[in-house]
Amino acid sequence: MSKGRPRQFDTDSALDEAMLVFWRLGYRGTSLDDLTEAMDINRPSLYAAFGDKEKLFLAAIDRYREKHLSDPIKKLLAAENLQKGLAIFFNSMLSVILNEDNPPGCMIACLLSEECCESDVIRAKLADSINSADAVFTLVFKKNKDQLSSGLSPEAAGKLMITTLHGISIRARSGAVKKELQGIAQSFMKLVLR
Amino acid sequence: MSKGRPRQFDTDSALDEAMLVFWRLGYRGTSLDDLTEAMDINRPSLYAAFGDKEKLFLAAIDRYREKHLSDPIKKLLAAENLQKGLAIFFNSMLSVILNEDNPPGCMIACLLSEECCESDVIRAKLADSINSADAVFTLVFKKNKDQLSSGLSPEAAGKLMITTLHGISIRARSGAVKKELQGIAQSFMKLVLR
DNA sequence: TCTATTCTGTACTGTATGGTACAGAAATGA
DNA sequence: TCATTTCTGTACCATACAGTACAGAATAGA
Repeated sequence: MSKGRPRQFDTDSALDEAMLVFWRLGYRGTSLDDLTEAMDINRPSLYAAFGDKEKLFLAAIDRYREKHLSDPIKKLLAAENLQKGLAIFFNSMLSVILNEDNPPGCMIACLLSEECCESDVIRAKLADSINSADAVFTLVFKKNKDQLSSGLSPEAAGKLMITTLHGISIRARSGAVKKELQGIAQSFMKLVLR
Repeated sequence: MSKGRPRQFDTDSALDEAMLVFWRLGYRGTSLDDLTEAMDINRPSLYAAFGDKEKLFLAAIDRYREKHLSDPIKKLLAAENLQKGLAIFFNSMLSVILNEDNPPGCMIACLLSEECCESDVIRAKLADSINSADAVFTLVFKKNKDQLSSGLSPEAAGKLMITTLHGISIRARSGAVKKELQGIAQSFMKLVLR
């Protein structure tokens, strides 16, 4: 164990709490009091462990991607065909988006429209997230081109897929229930699959 | 002319300026200093003319709908067929969303994900906007059911249309250029039209 | 001109904001 | 036991926030 008084909180679970607050309130909408209360630590501890509000925010985004996005993507890539892959992906994303323990909507999608006028670092971070999401689906549609609706390139289908997901996320944010969002996802799948 | 000192600013153009600020920064993100500076009036004048920040915000949303949404919808309804109607609608919405004089994205879509945790009045106002948008497109697809891709009800197509528009709006917010957004709109039209 | 009315500009209220100084608490190694 | 190091809690800083009191300016009607 390193010298000095040991940290009396778990950094990872504190980061989880911070992620939830930013997810619910956005970057600007979250105050340090919101954070310290949720994380159950005081300000100097927060600053010592995470730097400042912006660094904590960036870490929270990474945490979100690793905790809530990587699993649906893995399932998507492991599915035996495109139809099943998309269904599983939408299903697990809807679980994230509508889980009562989480704020509604996809954190990335929410923050994208909220924080576009914030610092360049934050905008770049969010743009990076959207680009890598596009890339994942372009790849998936490229691998399953025969199952794709005719007249659509894998790139176009990938972008449309992510666009639909973002739209679903906004609708969740406005209070839509699971059945409505499932319906939208199914409509999209009907159209995009051959 | 009514008794007393006349107002030394134009209420409508002041509201236009307020709309632009809320569009760019959201409700919570906008300060009264932001507003009074953009509207070029001082606080007591703002409060006398518009009530308070929340009332001004609700008025700004109405202003947005009437100034930027009613025209694309009129063009959509007047088009001779679904294909042309959708193309004209997307085109005029993209002009709004990407106009350099405006903040990026659709104001309603942006605010929906930003202000979901704000007051009930605001959430209700935004939910109302999304519902009436759904209704317009359900009607359009109902009237042109023969041109709709098979296997999709007018309601489902309407919801998917608005969902796609919201997704496009988020992408605009993150800095996407016109060509990319046009491509997404075209992909959607390819799929949704018979 | 005088009074009633309405708007404007300044200057203020109390509260919340992001960030930090500093003293003391809890661990380590000698 | 004692010095060193690291973390914690309180109390603070300057600034920004939404909203308002109040005095004075500009109009209408008499």
